[in-house]
This record gives sequence, structure tokens and C-alpha cells, in this order.
Amino acid sequence: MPRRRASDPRKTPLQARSRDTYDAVLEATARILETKGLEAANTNAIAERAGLSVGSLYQYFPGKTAIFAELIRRNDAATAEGLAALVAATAGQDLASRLRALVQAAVARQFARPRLARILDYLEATLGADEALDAADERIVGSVEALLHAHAGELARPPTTVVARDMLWIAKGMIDGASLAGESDGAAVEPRVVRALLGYLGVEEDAGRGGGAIRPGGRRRARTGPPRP
Amino acid sequence: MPRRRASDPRKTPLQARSRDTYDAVLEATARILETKGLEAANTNAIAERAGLSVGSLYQYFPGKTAIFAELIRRNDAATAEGLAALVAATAGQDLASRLRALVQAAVARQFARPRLARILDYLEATLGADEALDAADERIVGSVEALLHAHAGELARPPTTVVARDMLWIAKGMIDGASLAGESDGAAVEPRVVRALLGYLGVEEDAGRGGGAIRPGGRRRARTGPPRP
Amino acid sequence: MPRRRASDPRKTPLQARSRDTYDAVLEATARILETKGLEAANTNAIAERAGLSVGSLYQYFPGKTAIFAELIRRNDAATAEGLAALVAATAGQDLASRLRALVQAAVARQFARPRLARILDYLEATLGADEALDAADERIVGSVEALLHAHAGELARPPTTVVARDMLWIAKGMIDGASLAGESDGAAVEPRVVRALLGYLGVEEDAGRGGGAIRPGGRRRARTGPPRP
Amino acid sequence: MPRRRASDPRKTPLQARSRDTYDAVLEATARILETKGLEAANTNAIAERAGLSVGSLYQYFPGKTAIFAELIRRNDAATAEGLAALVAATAGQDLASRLRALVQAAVARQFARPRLARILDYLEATLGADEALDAADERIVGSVEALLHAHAGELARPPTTVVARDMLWIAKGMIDGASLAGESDGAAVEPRVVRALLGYLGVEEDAGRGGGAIRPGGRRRARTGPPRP
DNA sequence: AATGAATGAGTCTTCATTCAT
DNA sequence: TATGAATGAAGACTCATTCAT
Repeated sequence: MPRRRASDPRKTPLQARSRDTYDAVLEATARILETKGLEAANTNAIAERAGLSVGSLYQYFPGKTAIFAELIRRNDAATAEGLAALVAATAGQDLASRLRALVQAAVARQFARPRLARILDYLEATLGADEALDAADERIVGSVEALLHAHAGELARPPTTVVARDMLWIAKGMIDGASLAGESDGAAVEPRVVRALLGYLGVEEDAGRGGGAIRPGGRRRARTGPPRP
Repeated sequence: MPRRRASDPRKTPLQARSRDTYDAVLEATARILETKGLEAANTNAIAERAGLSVGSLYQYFPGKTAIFAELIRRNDAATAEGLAALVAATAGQDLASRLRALVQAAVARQFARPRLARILDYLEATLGADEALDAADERIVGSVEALLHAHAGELARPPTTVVARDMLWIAKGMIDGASLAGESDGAAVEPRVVRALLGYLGVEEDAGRGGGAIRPGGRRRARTGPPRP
Repeated sequence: MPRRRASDPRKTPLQARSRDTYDAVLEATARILETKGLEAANTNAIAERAGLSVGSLYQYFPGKTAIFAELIRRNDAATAEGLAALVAATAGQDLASRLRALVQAAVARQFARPRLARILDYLEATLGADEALDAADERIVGSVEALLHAHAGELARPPTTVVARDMLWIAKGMIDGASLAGESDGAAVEPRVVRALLGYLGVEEDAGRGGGAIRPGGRRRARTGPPRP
Repeated sequence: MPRRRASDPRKTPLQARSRDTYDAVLEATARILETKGLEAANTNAIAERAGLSVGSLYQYFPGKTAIFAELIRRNDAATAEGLAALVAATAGQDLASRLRALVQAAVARQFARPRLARILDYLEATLGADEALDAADERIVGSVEALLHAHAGELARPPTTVVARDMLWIAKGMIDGASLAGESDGAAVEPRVVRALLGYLGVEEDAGRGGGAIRPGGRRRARTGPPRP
């Protein structure tokens, strides 16, 4: 990994072909991370998978780190985008329903490419700070905070940034855990997360909806188990 | 007797000096991971930091991976141990108090060496399966499950393994999040986690105790923010 | 098409420059083996001698072993080729003359780079089996067998594969021995080998030709002497 | 391998226990060479197999090379001894019978530990010169020469050192070849070698004895085949 | 004398990055 | 602009040898 600043792409890809190539590199990287892991994601492998030469790769990215950074950035941006859209789309519904929608999306995302998500998390924590990421983070927390504000009356506690952040981490923790424990049925995880969030907010769960017993997830697969908090 | 695993130490350190050296390697590795990150933790650096030669290092560990594995194993074992002890020590107390004790310990641990904890998590997910780790995991979940069983009457839902696991991940998620967001005051995180856990369990928080408003954490530092669930 | 073997070159060198580099590596290796021995033939030395960097070397060969393997393969192939050509070229001549031609070539080859030949022999026995080598071996034996068949009437015994193989080893043993004993005059060795081969076949040596006394070889140098059978 | 001169053992082992240990090291080395090959014969492995510590090993031998050297020396000495004894023991018999006896011994030796023999040959050629080895060589050649002298009248050619040496290499070559080709029946090889030697000497083979057809040896096993002379 | 822990130079191999074509 | 050969620093690991106990 180069010492170079994890920064912007070397040039803003304006032409359609350039943009395609640029995207191809990112997708190739994602695919390798997902299937072979971080160690296998070297520039040669990425270039080959993306269908170009190493030399060309360096015309789009100043270095390996920048590819990862951009991958994270996009991922975060997409999340922020999706979250904001979902909050907007569910305006007017009751809090539980809206959380359900959010959690559902989060679960879907994480269960789609769990390994990739995990590696990007690791990289994000490892790589240096980045304004763009912080901006996305703020938008994400902001969306949840906005949601809470819209339901401030129903809450046992005032809606703050900290509460919003906590909620995000509760959801993330539970979903990660379920995924790592080998649960393959996202539908089983979802209500548990919603329940946890409502519980944290001190809101009684909507009696009529999905209240049922906690369904055990899929059998724990060999790998990593419960967290060591 | 278990089959010899590739990650086992090369020779069981019986003599005091050997044990010291062995521990020194582990501590050196932990220190490098904590301060310089995973990439910096190469065998030469570890050996130097531990105050011995590479050759000697390889007399205690069959390879770099084994060092990491042992580090994780010890970490997990300590957690399992601590958790079990705490559950035992708080027998007879009310559920909220007991959870408080557990969370306090967890927070203390994570805030002590956050980066190390994060890297070990990543490594644990990356490295192959390991009986010892699975055993520790089971003990950890088991302790929480036992705790729940002791308070089954107060719970809104039956205490299952899944519930126990969810609780662990809720706590881990929140603590990680707080740590990553730059919160440096563990005491501020603790009650929030307890509240989340009790909320998830559907238990009313002990009215008299620590009910207060959610205190905002320390100023968020630039570093990685909220999760993208 | 044969399965890709681990010892195959990493990429088939199509371009002239590539082929040159590829050959340069082989020649550098041969030269080092010849002058400094097997222990000195490390990848760094080979790369340096070949005039390229280690990295480049690994673009042409997947590993050190593959270089040796290719060296052996070429050597064997060249021998097989040469032998077959010689057998064809001498068609119609009498048996003794043809053997003389063969032995002369063998002597020339072995006396040219005796140490290299010895090391390649050792490596061939050490490295794992290899189809290509076996094929070359068969061609070599086959050539001799074909030669015998053409003169079956003159032989005291039927020409079999075993006889052909024995002849090859007789020649190899004698030439090796002479070389190791410090004989530097190939011309002195040649008639002895021919005589041994004809003797083994039970054929009277052509009276008129080279019947003379056995000339003693060059003074035995310090180096390894006669075999210990 | 140390640059140190491949020389005498560090001290002449006088005491019985010392001698035993010394021998144990040599036998351990031989066993490892035979079963695991040259690469596996490192000082640690040798010491362990011999049942002593590396430190002790270095009290008996100045270095690894010295162990090999001594192994070769003993091997050669034993051969020289055996050959001389056999020549003496068969005094009075006819030439063919005596050669038969010699070849039989040689075949037995080579078929007993073929890999070891091969490796020692390689080492002998690789290691520097050594007076002791030259002396053994001379005794070996001398024995054969003496044998020839005793039958000078029957020979087509005067018995010289060169002839003796050639004979030794013919035998060695053929036996090596048979062994390498996978022939496991020494009895099948023996008469072929005798025939070759008598043929080289221009002596008619004793009509009554073993004149039969050449029996094909065992099927060629995968490994190294015929020589490339 | 024996031990075996310690040493560290040396080996093979990988991979981010550059640059001539 | 694209290519991909070339570079070489760096990293994991081995092993002959030494020396304190």
C-alpha cells in the first residue's frame, strides 16, 4: 500500500468509456474482495479482472488504496442515499413500520455481500480519515435523526444525534452477528432488530404487527461466533 | 487429546523463561497491532519488539498466523472467563444491575485497546475456523444465556441462545460505535447499552436507578463515524 | 493438450524479446551450475547473471524448480533429438561405425560441461517425475533400440529395450568416469566405449579399424576418482 | 554449508561411548539421506535422529560437511575393503566366476540403499577433494587391476589401470541404470553386467554358465529413466 | 560433556508502481 | 491512451553454528 493520500481519482472521468472502465475497476475489486478476500486483491488481479492492464488502472486511480477508498465512498454514499430515500418514502407511516423498512433494507444489503461489507468496514477503520466519508456518515445519522424528530412525541426520550447513532450501531451489530453466526434467513433477523430498536427508544411495539416469538436463525456455521464485547 | 493444530505453539513452553518469551512475543504483537496496525505486524518487527531474533520467534510459533491465532484465542478465553466470573459474582442481584456489571466490563475492555480489538475481530473472521475459538464463543453465549435463565420470570420472552447472542452483538455494536465515534468516556456509553439490552428484553428499567437523560458522548473526532447498516 | 504443469513456464514466450529473456535465464542458470554449483544457483544470482531483476525472473518462471526442470527438459530433448538424427544420418553404415558416431557425440557433450551434466542428473533424480522427461527418455532408448534392430542379424542376442538401456548406461558410466578421473582427451575415451558396447553385444570389433592398445587417459586429477560399485 | 575444510572429525573418539555416538550421527545422517533426501538432512534433524543435541553433534563433527565427508569416506573404505577381500577370497577361480562374485556384491550394495548411494555420489563430486577418498579409490582400482593381472593370459589386452577403472564404471553405470529404471530384481542385472565386463575385456563367456537370454528387468517405474549420454 | 535456546544471514517469492513502446 | 515488462524493496521462513548454563 502506498503512502500516498487515499484521495480522489486521478482524473474525473468525463467520457462514458472512461466512466465504464472506472466502474469496472471498482466492481472487479469488490468481486475479488468478496470471493477471495483482502489478500487476493492486488493490483494485477484487479486489473486482469477488470479487463485492462495495470498501466491503465493507474491512469484511473493513483494507487491501490484509492480504489478501496472509492469503493468505500460509494458504498457509504449509496447507503446514505438509500436511507434518506427510505425515510422520505415512508413519511406519514408509524415509527415501527418505518424502522421495519429501514432494517429490511439494511439486512438485505448485508446479507447480499457479507464478506465484502466486513472487509470494507475493516478498511474504512484502517485507512486514514476522509472528508467524503465523514460527510456520508453525517447524512446517514442525519436521516435517522430526522426520522426520530418526526416521531418525537412517541419517544420516551429526546431524539439526539447520539441516539440515532446508537440505533445504527445496534442494527449493524445484530445484523453482522446474525450473518457471522450463519443465519441465512434475513426475514428472521429483521423483527429482532426492530424490536431492539424500539426497545432502546422505549417505544411499545405495535401490538398487532409481527410480534411473534423470536425465531431461531439458521444453525451457526463453523466460523466466527458471537462477539466478545 | 486434540489433534495438533497448525496454529499450535511449536513447543509447549514449560520453563518459566520460555513462557516469558512466548508471552513477550504475544504482547509485542498486540502492541504493534494496536499502534501500527496489521500491515506493520511482520515477523521481523514482532521479533525486534519482543527483544529476540526472528529465528527464536520461530522456535515458539510455527508461523505468523499462529501468533495471531494465539492472541485471539487468549483474548476470547479471557473474555469468556471474565464473563462467567461476573455472572457468578453477581448472582442474586437484579437483572439490570447484573447487566450493568457486564456492560461495564465490556466497555472497559474495548476502550482500553480499541484498535487491537478491531483488528483481532477482523483476523478472527479472516483466519480459518478453530475449535478453541468456537468453544470460547459458546461459553460466552452460554454465560449470557444462563443469566437470562436466572431471570426468566422477569422477561417478556423466553431466554434462548439467539436472544443471548443478539444481546452480545447489540452491546458490541454500540460500544464499537461509540469508540469509533471518538467517545472517550466509557461511563457515558454504559447506561445506553444497558438501556438497549433491557429494551430488547422488554424489561422496564429499574425506575430509581440511573434513569436520566441520554448524555451526549465526547465530541466526534474525524475518524470513522456511524455504521452503514 | 497436456494439463498445465507446475513446472511450465509462466507464460509462453511468443515475442522474440521474451524468448531471449527466457533463454537468458536458462543459460545463466546453466552457467552458474557449471561454475559455482547447485548451492550457488539461487534466484538472485540467476537473475543478476541473466541481467534482469528477480521480479522479472518470476514473470518467466513460476519458481526456481521450474527453471531447473526446463533446463533438464531441454537437455534431454536435445539429446533425444541428436541421437535420433545421428541414427538416421548413419543409416546404411556398419554397426561399429554407427556406434562410434553416437559415442563421439556423447563424449563431446559430456566433456563440454561435465559439472553441469552431473548436476542436472542429480536434479532429475531429485525432482519429481515429469511426462516430458519420460517421453525424451523413451525416444532415447528407442533410437538405440532401432539401431540394434537394423543390425539384428549381426548380434549374438536379440535386440531388446533392456539391451538398449544397458548400452546407454555403459556409455554414460564410462564417460562420466573418464571425465571425473580427469581425462581431458575425449578421443582417448571414445574407442574404449565403443569396444565395451560391441563387447556387450557380442560383436567382433571391425578388425581394420581403431583396434590399437588402450591409451591411458590424462593424469587423474585430485577430484573424485573411480566409482565404488 | 560451512566454508570450513571438509576435514577430519574434531577429535578422535577413543572411548567406546564416544565412538557409539559418533557412529550414531553417521547412521542417522545416512538414514535421513536415504528416506528424506539431501534437503532434509540438516543438523537439527540429524542430531534429533541420532538422539543427541545439536551442541553435542558439534563436539564430534566440525560441521555438517564433515559428517557427509566421513559418511563418504566410510562408504568408500568399506567398498575398498570388501572388494579386496572378495578378490582375495576368490583367488584361484576363473575370471568369470570372480567377476560374478564382485558384481553380485556391487549389485547387492546398490540395491540395498539406492537413494543413499546416489546422494553420496553427488556429494562426493560436489565436496572438495580429499586424500582419504583418493586413497580408497586407488585401493578399489588396485583390487580390480590385481584381479586382471592374475588373469592376464586370458585377456585380449594388457591389464591397465584404465581398463580397471573402465570396468568399475561400466558396472556402476549399469547397476545405477537398472536401479533407476525400477528394476528390483538384482539377480536379473548381475549376468548382464558380467557379460558387459567380459565383453569389454574380449573374453569369451564361460559357455556352460548363465549364458541364457537377457531377461527383461522389472517394468520401468515413473522416475528417472535411461541416461542421456 | 551435554544441552538447546538464540542468532541472523540468506533464501524464495510477491506485488505496488513505473515507464518505454 | 493503453500496454505489460521490468523493478526491487520487503516479507516469511530456514538452518548452520555458537555459547551460556
